[in-house]
Amino acid sequence: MERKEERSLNFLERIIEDDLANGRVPDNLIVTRFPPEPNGYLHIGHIKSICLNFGLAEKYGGRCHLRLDDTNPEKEEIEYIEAIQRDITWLGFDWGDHLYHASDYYDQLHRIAVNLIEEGMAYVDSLTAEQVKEYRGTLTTPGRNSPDRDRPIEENLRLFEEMRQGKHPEGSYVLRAKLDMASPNINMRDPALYRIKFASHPRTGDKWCIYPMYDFTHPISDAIEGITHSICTLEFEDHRPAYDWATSIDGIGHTPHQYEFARLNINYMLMSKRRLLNLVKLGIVSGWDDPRMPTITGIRRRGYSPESLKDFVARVGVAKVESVVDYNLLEFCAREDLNKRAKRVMVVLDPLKLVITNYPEGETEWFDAENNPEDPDAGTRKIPFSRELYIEREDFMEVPPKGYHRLYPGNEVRLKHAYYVTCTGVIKDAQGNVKEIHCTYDPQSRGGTTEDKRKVKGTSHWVSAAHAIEGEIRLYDKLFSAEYPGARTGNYLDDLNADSLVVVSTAKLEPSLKDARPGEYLQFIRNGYFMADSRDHAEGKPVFNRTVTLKDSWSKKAAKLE
RNA sequence: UGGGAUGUAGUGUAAUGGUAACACUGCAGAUUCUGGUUCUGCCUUUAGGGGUUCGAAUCCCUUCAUCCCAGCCA
Repeated sequence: MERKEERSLNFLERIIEDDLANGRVPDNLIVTRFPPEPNGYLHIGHIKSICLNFGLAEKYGGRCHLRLDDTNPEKEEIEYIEAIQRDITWLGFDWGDHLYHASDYYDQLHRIAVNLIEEGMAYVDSLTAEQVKEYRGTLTTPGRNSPDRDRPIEENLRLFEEMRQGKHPEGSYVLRAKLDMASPNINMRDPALYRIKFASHPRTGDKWCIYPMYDFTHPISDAIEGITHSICTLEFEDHRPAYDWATSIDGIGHTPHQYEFARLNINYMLMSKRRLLNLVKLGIVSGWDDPRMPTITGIRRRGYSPESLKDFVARVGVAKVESVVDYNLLEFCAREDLNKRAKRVMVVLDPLKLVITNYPEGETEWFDAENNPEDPDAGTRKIPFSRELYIEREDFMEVPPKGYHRLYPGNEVRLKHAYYVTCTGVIKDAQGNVKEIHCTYDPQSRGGTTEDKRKVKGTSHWVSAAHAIEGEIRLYDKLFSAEYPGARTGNYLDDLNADSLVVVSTAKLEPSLKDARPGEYLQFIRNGYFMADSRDHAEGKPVFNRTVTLKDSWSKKAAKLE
């Protein structure tokens, strides 16, 4: 008997399976949609929604539409529309022929609005924005009907047509649904359906000067596309009655249902397009694709794989409880994925010259180095070894603390893939800084092991001085140093991490790195995971971004010894 | 003295009337040609109070806490 390891269903899967089992889904075809507004770049929070919508459709053999919710021409741009598609494709999802825009439905939406007026279910209101607010009442007191609420149908029709023709200035009129001004739910107090905006739309240009509102557009767009399960975030829970109202308008003919889940929050990160846009505008980051940004494009440039991000989202799960996921989980997912796929390579970030005094001058040996101990199929590469090398400055200490098993006078360590060396001397400059260290090597340890199998506790990475190439290494860290940016002072800019980017220009890289290119996952042994920068990396001028550090249990221990 | 939602280890998420669990974090240790990986162990959980029941995280009552809503944004 086979034992199936069944992952428990999340609440959305449960709803869908129940709907399917009870014949509530037309043609048994699940149809979902991912409906971003093209007013900014997609960020990691959107990945959750993307994975949910595309993932659910995939799991139940349905389809998922990509619909750009472009009903506010003042904020939306073609640049964003294009970036959104690029990002979703990079994640590995495909909407096939089902790319839509809310603006595709402007004609239908307009017709439905006119019908509503004819049915006496919508009216043109001349109240100012200020007055509308006043008439709406408050959270605890009911609203009052607008004096225009009973405007004759003919007049409503005429005014709405004049609005469309551009005969009235912005703000002079608005089309409203006639629902219930006394509703305890503010969204039902005669919501606006159309407003006047003399703004050129990225897709429809100047065809329209009235634009439909979310509560009208979104549900009807869903209905038009035959969406069965319309999944959105918690803050739209209050809009569900409006959603249900719109989808039940005569002639709509299809009834999708809205379900809400908790959006993704991660500590030390900002997840709001508005605030991210602000970081870009203020020049705090280099752009939407700055590797410190939580945008998909930024994370990608940083060196994350789509697989690790999807895994992350899957581990986070879906529920209706608002939650804050630990940044550690993101890094864990990155490391787990990168450990399996990254090519190992040796780079010394902070070089310290090491001279092997008993090694012949002018000689070069080429060692075979495995590319990935986790993947035998990854093969090997050649690395040059010679008398003068660079090792990491922190891999040597003249006076080591307890537990330090790297290089110090008299101690023997392994140079990865090469030889054992023993420190025999320290050369200092006039100020007493260690300039260079001298070692002897054991020719018997060639390749990194000896026949006597004696233990060396430390293994250092190194680069041959004569063969090393130079490059710029960008060490990225969290953009914010506070778990909840802005919680302390009310201004998230007060919590920027001053060390979120450290540029290292002194690094010595093994020569094979001259062939590195963006998209290739790398591990700089003992330093972290890196990727060539997709913007600035060039032949002869390498630039690498640190995706994430390796787990480092030594520095923790060392800190405790203090 | 409005409406809508939600409360399970530090953080996420399971268990849907039958032994509270998985992952991450943290802490120990083993292994290791990366102080990485891998492996082992440990820590800590049903918001409070009542009730129903042989039995409650789960059902009922009640209290408390948190989040969202008063754009002509989405």
